Amino acid sequence: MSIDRTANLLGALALALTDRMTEETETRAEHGAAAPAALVSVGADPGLSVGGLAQTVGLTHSATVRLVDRLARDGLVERRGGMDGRSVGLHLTRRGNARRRALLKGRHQILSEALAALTVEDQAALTPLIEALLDAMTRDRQQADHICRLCDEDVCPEATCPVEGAARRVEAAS
Amino acid sequence: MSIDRTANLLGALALALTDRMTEETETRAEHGAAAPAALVSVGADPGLSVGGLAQTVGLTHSATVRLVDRLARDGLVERRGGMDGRSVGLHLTRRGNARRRALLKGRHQILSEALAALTVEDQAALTPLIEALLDAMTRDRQQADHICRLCDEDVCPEATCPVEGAARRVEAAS
DNA sequence: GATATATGTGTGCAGCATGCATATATCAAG
DNA sequence: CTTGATATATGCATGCTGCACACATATATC
Repeated sequence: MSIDRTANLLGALALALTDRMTEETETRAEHGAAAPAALVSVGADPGLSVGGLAQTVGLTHSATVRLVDRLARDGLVERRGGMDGRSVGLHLTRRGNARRRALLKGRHQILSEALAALTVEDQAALTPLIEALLDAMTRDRQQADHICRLCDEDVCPEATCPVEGAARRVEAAS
Repeated sequence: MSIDRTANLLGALALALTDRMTEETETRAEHGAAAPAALVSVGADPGLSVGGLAQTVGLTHSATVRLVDRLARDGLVERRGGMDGRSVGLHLTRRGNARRRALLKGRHQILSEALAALTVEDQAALTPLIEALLDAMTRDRQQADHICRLCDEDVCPEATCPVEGAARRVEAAS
């Protein structure tokens, strides 16, 4: 049981799961690879700025502006006034929220179906292992937001999120 | 410990790992999102046809032709004669093979670093869980090749691969 | 053996998302 | 009020992709 083999299997699993999630969410959101993350993130944090969104979705600022343009033209996102006179506050429309819910539901179903292959005991055993891996992968706040850009906070509250915990730990140390 | 939360965490972990692998492998391969998979798959199965490659990387045939064009222009891949007069046999050049090795090494390092957060016992406990998840996700041969498109067979031999095993089981049943 | 169909590969064209460089507006500090 | 920083937006070019189609070769039917 070499650790190298386990590493490779972990990579294959991550790839396979991400493939399925990507297919689901991108076809639903309809505006490119970053659109699902944009809908989820704006929904989770209404009033988010374009620059903030750019960081969490991992695009250039200009690319994010165009992304917001497309989502706005599609009636999913609105630009309202931000804190500043210069910054913009992004909000989901009613349609945008519905889209977001459908998107998260599809993602969740894929993940649940995959997990159903395990017994309840194995699922319980897996959980802390995933938590430890996520905790170790989180180096700062920005990365935390990026990792959680597709997360459903209704199902996985911030209070117990290992990524959020790691981010707070780092922030407190500075 | 709700299963819903575990599902969400699994999704976040898969996304985070895939993000890192993608960044590593795409910057190294240099010719778009599917290029790393093309290098790995052609290297693992020399003489692969363009159509076969298209299936494992998940692109249209025409898109795969352009991808092979780019890789060939870059001196990484060669088109030789295939089994047919019509089909083409793809092979890696010496440079292509070096690129492939570097790519797999980078991917492996990322995964190993992530796994290093777990104790050896936890790594051993994780392995069969990943195997079970991968086994259950594999529905047919084509999907198996797609899932394993970035795998390093030196480290994870076919004989013990859960994806390969599931694919063979399905094939035998037909 | 000749014709029709299927299979494999390659090309013209257009669409779409992205990044870089740059422009404009607003805020903060001297 | 001027300088520099921050936030957003735009012009332009590039790159990857899919669709529709063309061409070559293999296979089947009569």
